[in-house]
Amino acid sequence: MNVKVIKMENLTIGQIAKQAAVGVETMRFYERKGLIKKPKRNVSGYRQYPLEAVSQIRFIKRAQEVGFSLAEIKALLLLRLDSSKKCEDVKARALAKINEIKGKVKDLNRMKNALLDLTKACDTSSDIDQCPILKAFDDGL
Amino acid sequence: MNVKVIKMENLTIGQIAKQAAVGVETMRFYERKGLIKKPKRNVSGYRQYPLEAVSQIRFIKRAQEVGFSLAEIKALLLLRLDSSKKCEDVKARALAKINEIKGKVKDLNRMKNALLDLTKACDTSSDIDQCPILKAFDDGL
DNA sequence: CCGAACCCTGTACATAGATACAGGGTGTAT
DNA sequence: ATACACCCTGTATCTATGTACAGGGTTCGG
Repeated sequence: MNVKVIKMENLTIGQIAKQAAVGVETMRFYERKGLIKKPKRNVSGYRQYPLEAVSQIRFIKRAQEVGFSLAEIKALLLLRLDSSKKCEDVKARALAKINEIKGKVKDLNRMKNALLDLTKACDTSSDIDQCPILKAFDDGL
Repeated sequence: MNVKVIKMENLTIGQIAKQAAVGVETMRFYERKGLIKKPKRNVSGYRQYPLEAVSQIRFIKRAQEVGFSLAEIKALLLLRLDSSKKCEDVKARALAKINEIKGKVKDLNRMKNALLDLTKACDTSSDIDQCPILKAFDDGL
């Protein structure tokens, strides 16, 4: 019967983890954190996942790649479950994240430019107690 | 002999911390981490610092501001104590840090651009189950 | 039927950089 | 002399994102 074929979707944590390219510990960690639903268990207590679990893990990983934290990803997943929410709500979070990233880039560029200025002043053959970089840290930038 | 008179300011940890704008716990933390030398103690065990301790803490804070970790700062401080080292050695670390920062900026910009693309595709009034951003996380970017 | 390879829970460890007690002792101003 | 701010050590806690056991039970291949 077909029913049985469909039931092949009772995948173990290891099978899901492998497909999603994460460790089994990571899966259990996400479950504890509420990022993935608690799966049903077989008679001996093993977790049984449907195939969609792979996509759910991948969702998390992809959202992480663009800079969302697990807490933010959890919020996105909850948003999705609330049918009163609009795409707008997701977009707002994406825009906020873009601004956050811009701020980080600005900070990093400020640091980079400060370092560049210091290296320009640096005469490589000087003794270390004359080093303008270390002096700058002593005296204020 | 004047040598002795020079600077025997005996400042408490709280006085140094205040001048350097850090908490006393932070000072003790830096001491444990080997970033500042263990100060002498008075009869009742209180730490006694010379005034230079303020500059030493500020050095750490300024180096942090341009992106050095405490471990890296410790290495810089050790460099300085080794008279066989040249300014070149410091410069090399600064250049390496600049490259590290460039890499981070690149990553952040990649994330930002990915998010920008997603938000462009987003029709704010759509229902959440049509959201192209969430779909992208489902399907791969 | 045995051992390997899985699975379970619960807890500890790891990174970095602090910050916060708990439970004492000290220094000082009124 | 007492209140209060400061100091001490040692340990625990925090954030974030996992990773690594320890000490079991289960399933599968041969």
